[in-house]
Amino acid sequence: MGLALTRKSQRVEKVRLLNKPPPADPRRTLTLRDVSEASGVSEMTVSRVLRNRGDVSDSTREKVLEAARALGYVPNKIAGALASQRVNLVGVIIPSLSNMVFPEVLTGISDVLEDTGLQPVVGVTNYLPEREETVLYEMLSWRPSGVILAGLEHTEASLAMLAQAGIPIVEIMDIDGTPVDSAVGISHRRAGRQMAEAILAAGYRRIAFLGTQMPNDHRAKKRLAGFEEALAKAGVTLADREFYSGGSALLKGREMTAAILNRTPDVDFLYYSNDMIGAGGLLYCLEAGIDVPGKVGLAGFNGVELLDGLPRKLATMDACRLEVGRIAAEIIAGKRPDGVVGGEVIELSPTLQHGDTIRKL
Amino acid sequence: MGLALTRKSQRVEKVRLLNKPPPADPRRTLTLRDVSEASGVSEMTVSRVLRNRGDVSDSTREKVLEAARALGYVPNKIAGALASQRVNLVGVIIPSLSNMVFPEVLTGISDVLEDTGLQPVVGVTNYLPEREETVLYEMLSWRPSGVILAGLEHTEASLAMLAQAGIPIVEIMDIDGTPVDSAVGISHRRAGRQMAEAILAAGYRRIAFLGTQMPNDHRAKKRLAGFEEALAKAGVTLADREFYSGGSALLKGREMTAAILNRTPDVDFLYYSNDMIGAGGLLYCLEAGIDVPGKVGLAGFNGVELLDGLPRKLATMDACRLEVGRIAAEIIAGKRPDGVVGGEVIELSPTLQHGDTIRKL
DNA sequence: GGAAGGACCGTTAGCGTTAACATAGCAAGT
DNA sequence: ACTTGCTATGTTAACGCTAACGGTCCTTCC
Repeated sequence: MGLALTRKSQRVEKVRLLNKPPPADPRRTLTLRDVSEASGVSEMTVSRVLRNRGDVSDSTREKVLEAARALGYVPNKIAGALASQRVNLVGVIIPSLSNMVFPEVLTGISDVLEDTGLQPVVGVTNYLPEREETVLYEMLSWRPSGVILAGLEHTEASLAMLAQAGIPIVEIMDIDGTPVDSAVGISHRRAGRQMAEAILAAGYRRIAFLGTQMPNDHRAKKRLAGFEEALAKAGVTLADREFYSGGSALLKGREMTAAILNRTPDVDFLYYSNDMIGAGGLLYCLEAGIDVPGKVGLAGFNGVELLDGLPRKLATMDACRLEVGRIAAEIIAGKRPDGVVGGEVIELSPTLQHGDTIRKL
Repeated sequence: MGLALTRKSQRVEKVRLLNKPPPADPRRTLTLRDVSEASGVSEMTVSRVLRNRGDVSDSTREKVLEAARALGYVPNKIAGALASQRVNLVGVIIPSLSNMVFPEVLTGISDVLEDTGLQPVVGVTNYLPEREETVLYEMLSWRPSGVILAGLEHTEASLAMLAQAGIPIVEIMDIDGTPVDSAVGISHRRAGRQMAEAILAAGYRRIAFLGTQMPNDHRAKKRLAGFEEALAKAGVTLADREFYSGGSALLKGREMTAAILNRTPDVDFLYYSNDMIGAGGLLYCLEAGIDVPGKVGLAGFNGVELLDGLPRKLATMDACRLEVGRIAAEIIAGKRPDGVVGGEVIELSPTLQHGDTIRKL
């Protein structure tokens, strides 16, 4: 994580010192042996009780649980994992947390994993492939039961690690390419095409694109590629384009929109690579008194919740975020209904929401 | 995680099956021994090379690194942690990821931890104390080097675990109470007071509050308490109040604002418990043609980036999120400049941003 | 020249838990 | 009575790594 946020000077007002000494625990950290001694049974039996595995009589079970509770024993999963060669962690690697798209995917993942005893561990790459490599290495060194990661584009080293890992791998959010193992997501290329077709069908012809300047946002790129492809098929080329990076997306949306409308006054449609800048553009147009969708049409991408609160419904296309998360988790957990083990590519189809910013014929 | 999102029916379009067999790794997972054999030195020496610890000649170092790379060896941190009794993980427990406030705190934390070899592991509680307890238990079972968690209110069991853990604990975002060990944050009570004073000073008297209906958002509660306290001192009581839960915050802001203005037409100020609903309220007022801040003033809380893109600057107060994260991480990493070990309470002071929605006298 | 010290590398003994097997006790079947 | 079989528990040996200590060889210094 290293978003380009200015570091405010440190505004420490008061530092209150408590007279607690550092919790200088008198007792070293507890082990199974402590519980075993406190309850008069073997360590193995304690282990069995705490994991609910194997036969233990009700009376000893009670004794053990009581002792464990009284001591405040917390099992050591490190030792447990080493001994059992099983780790209940699933690595999840995503590009960003500030995009809102990814927290939603996470929600889908945890929803499913919750009932499986598996636990997601999240890593963030900031759209940097080398960062992804590092995070992946770090994660694999904890020997997780599976890895879910965004996108199909990875460094050579990352690909090698994934191939070696010997655990289920699910690449999410994109299916335009070849996955290492399984993949779940939408075709961004197709999503771009679909949107272009809808726009053309509504009669717009002077179309501009506004998006992020991120060399590694492959999905946005694929959307744009699909979009231009469909335009080309109708003999249309982009009238203008504008990119940004960093800062408040809403504000950037305004600024870019102003820039385009100023530079290319005859544009009649603005296609944004995400809803946030689209929302900024929408606010700008409304304030500027521009007839939306009459004179200028607008569309974004993602279907974020925020849109519900805007003065007008922005046209968008959702990326099935929750569903992607759910399915990815099911694959890892071995819960896919079809019983397939790995090597699936699951393509979800996003729905186009016309909203109020594409004119109806 | 379990946000109340409706589960869309599964829209699986295509399932493509790859003819890759499940990566059936022929070789069992690699260990130090494999690298040791491949490079002709002892396991210990390999271990030393891979950790950059102890003296190793450049020639053997090269040999080992080469062998490790060729094999695609990834160290097993589980075994390493067990043997060394050191774990480079820091547990971070927060109520939500969809609040945007918390991702920013996370950014502050990772910024600092990045240079320390420590790694944050995030858990989400959805504002549920029992969920926090579970997450904490799970985390402690991995024996992290420290724990950062939001708020000062925890279940009995959680408090017991924290006290037992024998590692640095930092409670963040709030300092109105007694921490287990260290605490970093602002006083929400004071923040509420300050905002009330600013509002009163601007001459508003018929003041309403709009916030979340979350029994466990203690910080929002404290803000409201401080707010009402300051009002009371001036002989003013809340003219109205409205609570919500779930859904698009922006939309809820609109709806609640409409409800209040309808029910209590003479209100002259709306204090929102967060910027998102505040933004919704602002959009509503502007569309309704209400004179802001002349007839009705508005204020939110948090200072989110989004506000920069709104038609008018909403008055707010930032919670020093980045700074809170940074300092918390510094405490865990033992990097506090003042050299204090634990038991600190660090109060940051938020700045009031007047924006354009409180009238100037 | 011998002691002292450093650079380099190996050996041994765990770390705290669980898999796998062994054992004791007791009920039931023949 | 003697096996058979099950339940409830204990014993042993890893799991893969690192701390701690021990060597060996080579410099350096008086």
